[in-house]
Amino acid sequence: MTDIRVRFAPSPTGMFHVGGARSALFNWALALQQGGRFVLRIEDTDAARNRPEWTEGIISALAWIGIHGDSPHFEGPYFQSAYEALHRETAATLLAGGQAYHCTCTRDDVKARTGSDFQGYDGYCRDRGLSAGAVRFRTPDEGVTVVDDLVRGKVEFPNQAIEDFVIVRGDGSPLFVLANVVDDIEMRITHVARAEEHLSNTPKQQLLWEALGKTPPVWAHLPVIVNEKRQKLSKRRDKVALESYRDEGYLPEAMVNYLMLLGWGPGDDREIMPWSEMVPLFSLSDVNPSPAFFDEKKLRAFNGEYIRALPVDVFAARCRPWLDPSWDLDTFGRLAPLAQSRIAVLSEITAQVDFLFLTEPVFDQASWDKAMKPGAADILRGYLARLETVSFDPESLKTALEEVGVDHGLKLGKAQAPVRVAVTGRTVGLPLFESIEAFGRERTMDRLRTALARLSA
RNA sequence: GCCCCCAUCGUCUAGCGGCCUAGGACACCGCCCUUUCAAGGCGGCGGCACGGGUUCGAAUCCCGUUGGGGGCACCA
Repeated sequence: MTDIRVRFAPSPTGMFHVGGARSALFNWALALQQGGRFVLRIEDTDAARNRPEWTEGIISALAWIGIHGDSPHFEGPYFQSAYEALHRETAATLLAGGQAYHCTCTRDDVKARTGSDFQGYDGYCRDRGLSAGAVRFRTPDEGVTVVDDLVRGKVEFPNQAIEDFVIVRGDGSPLFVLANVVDDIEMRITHVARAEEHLSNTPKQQLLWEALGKTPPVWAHLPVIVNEKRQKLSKRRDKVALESYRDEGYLPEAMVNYLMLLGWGPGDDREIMPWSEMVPLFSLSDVNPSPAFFDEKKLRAFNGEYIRALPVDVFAARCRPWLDPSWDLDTFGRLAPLAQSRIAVLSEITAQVDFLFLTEPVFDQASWDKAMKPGAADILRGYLARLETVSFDPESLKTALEEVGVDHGLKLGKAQAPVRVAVTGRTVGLPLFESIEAFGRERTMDRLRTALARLSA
């Protein structure tokens, strides 16, 4: 185990964001590749806001994509900082060294002096020598702070534009910036890779690291994931919960594969690639700095590929959560291989095979109207008659329908339509004759009679 | 208002000064296969935002413009 320690810190909210998942995956790949540790920290200086079910959601979502405590490379999760006393000591040290000072200004005071909501702090208390109040970090007046970022290169921030920011509240409690830096130092964090939206705050953190005499971690600010309008994915507008993709029947391996390709690629023309092959190829410095659109269509295509690549029995087993418990698994198993190439997400399996298990037929109205044209009844009657005696295998069932078609001057493509709708209720679906075989002679004949009755009604 | 980031087909990307007549994937369109629908095979459409430089040579380097995005709490 090397001493690479990458910190991942999702915000504790109700759902785990796909952007967070992508970020976690990049961190995870880095940790595994370097033989170091992935440190999961879900902490909040205000522990009361941190709801257990939320953090559990994050843990289980991470586990779904393969990031979990069973690995020796996984450390945590930490829910609460172990260094609270140190936060205060550190502030005191900074105060004593003149790198920070007390301040009693309120936001309104500052606004009254600067006349703006966005002017930052004006330094009013800098040299007042106060001994109580909030604590502000004294940022340099000139020069630049250079954030050396693996994805973006050297990013320069004029120190003049960095305000003296608060690190301890008036009541003595430390703010997140301070706590975060102190914890990172204590936990010997070496790499911090997170979303680009944090880039603007990075110089503040780096200034703190330097003021504390430490070498800042390796930074990497990943591009944000955007919607079709090129805005950062939002929980309110966009479908961003990783859990919802899981519940729809996306395979975690497909999700992982797709997410890794958002902003990074293996370099050659291969896209579909298992995680184990990606890890050794991964590099944060190869990450594309521009924002990426989360394209669900492409995710679906990937998922379809992964579904098709599954051994049939594994596919059938993976469908289980979407099948009604009352359904007969043997019957399902017979048609599963035919369904496998026809669905892109597991939840779609229901619509493929439900007709097998319905006691009363359900006809899709649009399908019915399309297939039950004049002459359909003749086909149904003709096929019904042959079903009495035909050998019940797909080949014979097909030949029988072909013959009925010939009697009425129809090719199989036309003749099968009314039969398909009568049996399955829909105009599209699994191969007909295998479906009929699995359905059984009696029930098939029943369906044809029902359709016939409905036609003459 | 201030600071920062970004810019190759519709989308994700390859490209890191000549291998580019800009490659792949998804999407879309067509054809083949075919009992419907898929899957599969073949083919097509489609892009370096703009303007200046640097260079023998620029998608690649520099500057500017335009356009997008993000951040500016005694939140995390």
